[in-house]
Amino acid sequence: MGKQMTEMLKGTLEGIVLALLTGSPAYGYEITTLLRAQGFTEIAEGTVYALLVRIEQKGLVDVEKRPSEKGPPRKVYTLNSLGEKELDEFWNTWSFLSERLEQLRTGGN
Amino acid sequence: MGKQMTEMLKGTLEGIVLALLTGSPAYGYEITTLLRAQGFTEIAEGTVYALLVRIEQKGLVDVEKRPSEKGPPRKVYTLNSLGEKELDEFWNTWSFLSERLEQLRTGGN
DNA sequence: TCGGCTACTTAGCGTTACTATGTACTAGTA
DNA sequence: TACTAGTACATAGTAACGCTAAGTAGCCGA
Repeated sequence: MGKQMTEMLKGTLEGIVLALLTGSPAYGYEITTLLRAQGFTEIAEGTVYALLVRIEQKGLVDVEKRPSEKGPPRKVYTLNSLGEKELDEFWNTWSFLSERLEQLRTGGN
Repeated sequence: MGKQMTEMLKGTLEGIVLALLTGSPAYGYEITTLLRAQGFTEIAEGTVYALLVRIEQKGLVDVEKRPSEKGPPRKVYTLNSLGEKELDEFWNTWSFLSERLEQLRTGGN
């Protein structure tokens, strides 16, 4: 992956995953494929699992184990109220940054 | 500073500074105050200087020392052609990320 | 002379995404 | 049976970057 993208994903990837979880619970492997489908083709599998461990430890998601037809049991992640709050803050932070950058790009030098 | 913002600035702060340098050269202290004026009120001074060292070592800027009326000599940074190329790539990366996130926010779940 | 502004530097830390590798289960196939 | 591929999760070690904290150094006005 481009080094720029790697750095830029720091801080945003968590928000992206939380956003993916709004409305519909999902498990790790599924999230990975969702990300790839949305254009993030080069996000490493290990990265996603590590992130999921993190947001679970922070208490942003509820976890449930469900058997799979194929392979080992899935860990299904559901966004809880703390996670929704975190996601709200994420969008605020993102909006701030996004506005400044748009200003910079359109010659607000 | 908010932890979210800290993480989100990784990878973008460099682009922001490069963008600030387009058109008008500037020195470290000046860049810090420029950033604060643009709303990034909590970016640490040491962070800016460290970043400037980095982009100088990457060869993205030309540097010139100029005496100051007050205090130690200034190191004036000018964006060079390599820096412009890097800035272009930055905007591409940013656009990509920005579009995906906007899609996610507006319910493109 | 002493605080405050200008201006730059550096050491050490925490967080995050990456690479690389491994485990484990199922189904298809030669 | 042995293999291959797909599903599904886990983890040890690394690099990059922004932060904190502390310092050096010059100038000025009270």
